[in-house]
Amino acid sequence: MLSLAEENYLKAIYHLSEDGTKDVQTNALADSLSTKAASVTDMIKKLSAKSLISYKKYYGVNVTAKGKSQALQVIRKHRLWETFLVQKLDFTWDEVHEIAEQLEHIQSPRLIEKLDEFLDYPTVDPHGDPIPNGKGKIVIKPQVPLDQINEGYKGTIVAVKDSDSAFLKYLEKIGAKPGKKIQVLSKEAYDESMEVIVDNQKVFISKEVSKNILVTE
Amino acid sequence: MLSLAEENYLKAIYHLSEDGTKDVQTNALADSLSTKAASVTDMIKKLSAKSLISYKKYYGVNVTAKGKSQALQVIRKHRLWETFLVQKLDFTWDEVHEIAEQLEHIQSPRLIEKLDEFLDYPTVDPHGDPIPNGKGKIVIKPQVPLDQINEGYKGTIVAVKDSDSAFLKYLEKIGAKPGKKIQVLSKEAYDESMEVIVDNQKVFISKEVSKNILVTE
DNA sequence: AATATTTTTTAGATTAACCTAAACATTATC
DNA sequence: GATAATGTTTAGGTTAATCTAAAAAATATT
Repeated sequence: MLSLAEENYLKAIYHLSEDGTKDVQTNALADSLSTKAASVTDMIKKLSAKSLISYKKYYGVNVTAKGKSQALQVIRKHRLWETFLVQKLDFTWDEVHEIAEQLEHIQSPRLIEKLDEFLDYPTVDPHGDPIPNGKGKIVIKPQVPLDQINEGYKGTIVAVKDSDSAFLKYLEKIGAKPGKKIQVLSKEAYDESMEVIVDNQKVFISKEVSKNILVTE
Repeated sequence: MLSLAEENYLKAIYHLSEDGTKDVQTNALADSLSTKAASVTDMIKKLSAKSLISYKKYYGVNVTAKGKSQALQVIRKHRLWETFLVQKLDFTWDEVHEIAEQLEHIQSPRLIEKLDEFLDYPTVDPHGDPIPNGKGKIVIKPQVPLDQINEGYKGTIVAVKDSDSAFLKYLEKIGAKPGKKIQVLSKEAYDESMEVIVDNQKVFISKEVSKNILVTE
């Protein structure tokens, strides 16, 4: 079983490597984990000895298949807990990260199964990030910006481009969260504004908004 | 902020001292925490330096007011999480302890407030043990064995004497859990058996059973 | 290509939480 | 009340995860 520090390193490596596609530098890891380069070197030797990462001196690290699978389990737990905090305990999106950073290290496979069931097997977290399944597989649904969708569409909000906090508040107000069902009733050819049903309520949204909402195909 | 080990020591001292009423020996603590007496001595010096416990060499330790309050916060979290696991995630009574041992160390006052609200402010955990409130106060409701109750009574199950697993299974079957409402419809003078409504269902229970169910006055 | 800069590693310390073995206190027994 | 038995503390050591400072390797600059 991995220690808390090992889990955090593995997760950071996985994220910084952009899902395992490129090698991660020692300094980048040190920054990301708010620690020093020397500490990173120590730990990557340890993870390398456990075959969780591949490491070539002076040339950075990356996760092995084994390490990736472990990282994805931690990410799965993190995202399930975030979903729980927002959907069941009424936290807002921005409050949940730090609490989930702690909860993701709880060791109990049964707890995660039960939590998954309780949340009705969500595929994305409150930010729209995909939740890996129990086998560590990420099912990435094709995402289409809502402004490219036509009248008559029925689907689900998958993610939002959540850079601006005013935009997030607006989405919150109209109930447009990832996971929510959405229908396009009509689309105005002139300004590409739309009438949609989201969260069981009719709303008009401008193209400005619709292009930042990503939905299923 | 206390470390995980410090929290566990404090909790163990609080429990072994029977809520702070008697001093705790070094060896008793070592046994309870599955560690060695020498390690205990190290840690109690540390906790003593932080004024969380009072310690006199060779004569054991006990919690100070400050230490007791911290211990009760951990116990509060433990019992709220156990309640969550049983009520919301459908775990059984015997499965939750170890998971709650981990969850009790999550640091986030807001999380605990929200969890408390989500569970509708329970006063007892699934075992019937009282849940300290946010200020660390334990509201101990007067508990009366059900066999001493008369016809016409309406109240709530507070706790059960849960030594025997077959007994627990029986209680599970009839829905007689701490927190559940209970009514006494009739009592047979001959064998002191009762007809009660519990969990919205009529059941007959023997004195053997009723004396092991504790209810509010 | 030589030198400067940046990045990474190594060497050696530190801290928390644990350990074993030995020394020391307290309590029980004769 | 001396001695044996039990319980506790001290002394010194270990491990995981950090750190600083110095050495070494890779990369950038002139």
